[in-house]
Amino acid sequence: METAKIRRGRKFDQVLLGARSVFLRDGFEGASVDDIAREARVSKATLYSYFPDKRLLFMEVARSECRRQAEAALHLIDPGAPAAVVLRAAAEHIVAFMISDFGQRIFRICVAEADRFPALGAEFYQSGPMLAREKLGAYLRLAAARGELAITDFDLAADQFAELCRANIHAKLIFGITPTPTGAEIDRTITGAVETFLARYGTSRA
Amino acid sequence: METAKIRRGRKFDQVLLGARSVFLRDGFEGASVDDIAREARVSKATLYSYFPDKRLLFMEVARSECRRQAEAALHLIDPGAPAAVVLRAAAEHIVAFMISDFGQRIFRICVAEADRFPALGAEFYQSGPMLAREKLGAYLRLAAARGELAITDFDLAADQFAELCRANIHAKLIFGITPTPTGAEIDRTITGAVETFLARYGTSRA
DNA sequence: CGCAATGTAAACGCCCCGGTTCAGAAAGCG
DNA sequence: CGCTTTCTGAACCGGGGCGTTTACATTGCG
Repeated sequence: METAKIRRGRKFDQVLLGARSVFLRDGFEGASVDDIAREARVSKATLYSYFPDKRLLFMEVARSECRRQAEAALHLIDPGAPAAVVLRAAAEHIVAFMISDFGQRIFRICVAEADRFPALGAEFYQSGPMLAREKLGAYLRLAAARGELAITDFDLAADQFAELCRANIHAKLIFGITPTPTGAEIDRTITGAVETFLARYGTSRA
Repeated sequence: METAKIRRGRKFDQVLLGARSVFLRDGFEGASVDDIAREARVSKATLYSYFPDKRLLFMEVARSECRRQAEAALHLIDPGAPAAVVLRAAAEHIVAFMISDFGQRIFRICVAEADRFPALGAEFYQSGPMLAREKLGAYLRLAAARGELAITDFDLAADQFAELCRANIHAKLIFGITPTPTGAEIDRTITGAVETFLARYGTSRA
């Protein structure tokens, strides 16, 4: 089921690259195929010789972006480190992605098109929030076994932490209230998330 | 600055109603003016005699929806009640809006169009998340003065609570992973949010 | 070199959409 | 009733977008 119905050719990657940048800039409806072809320095005929239509091209871009993102977030947790350290590192990673231009754009597009492209929403969720929850959940289980944390519902705990990392930042950003938050604001959010999480789930021997 | 440049007429409300339903169903780009006119049982000429263009019609719909929402959420907090009670009530309200069909649609549209319509993002944020934060923050200050809570950063605390209410629900919903969550899932999230919040900010005399 | 595969440029057909126009119907009001 | 305001329906315009085609250039490989 990988890339059925998609012919490859010399300039395949060019097309994907160009499509990536235009879709991210303009969204699915907003992007025009002519724009993509121009951006990719490729003729429209070539583009259509690879992809049968705009939707499939879009899905292919989204898929590859989700994979990229998933792989990047894979080597981040040191299972032996204390919770306060791991949580802070995780929070920094989450926030960094969240406030990045790319993170915002992909989020916007996925939210907007999730109903027209059910597969897109699923792919993004699995390679983003869900993956994060699993990785963090695995660590939480270790730390709990160690007696460092006291958790019964690991899935909920991991999700709560991820949500706490968005406090005071994400909504303002996504609705265009403020530009990129300052380092101080970020630190305030991250510190607050870690403290609140540990207040709930930490044991004395942190 | 209310409704400048907008003529009224006999069927003004019809148009607004029809526009509301079509925009909510199809988004801004997806909605066609012909569709709206048909839905509103009004000729396109009439529609254009009220609103100079599609954008202004859209903004007017969004504005009125935001106002509606803001007013609905106004009479909810009993300042004298204990934190556990007030928090649970607030959480229930937040979750109810979040999982409602209307809440999801308006969220999707605002996220998608916030960069093309800066005013829309602002309006939604102010009459939604920001209003909630202010109302909840006001209560938190009271409860803290009473000694029931121990908070230094009230804005952050209020935001954290709102975010906690989304754990395990919002992402799955917005990306189309699950349909409406069950009552049990909702309760799990709400209970978890209240408990975590109180673990961090509650004093012994809760 | 010669030949097949691959890519190009531009035009074309088709459809949909936002917005305008106009002759005429309907509604409201004295 | 008669007059004005409001509404109608359908045609129309200009523009843009998706996807196709065609006649031609380039690449690459045996």
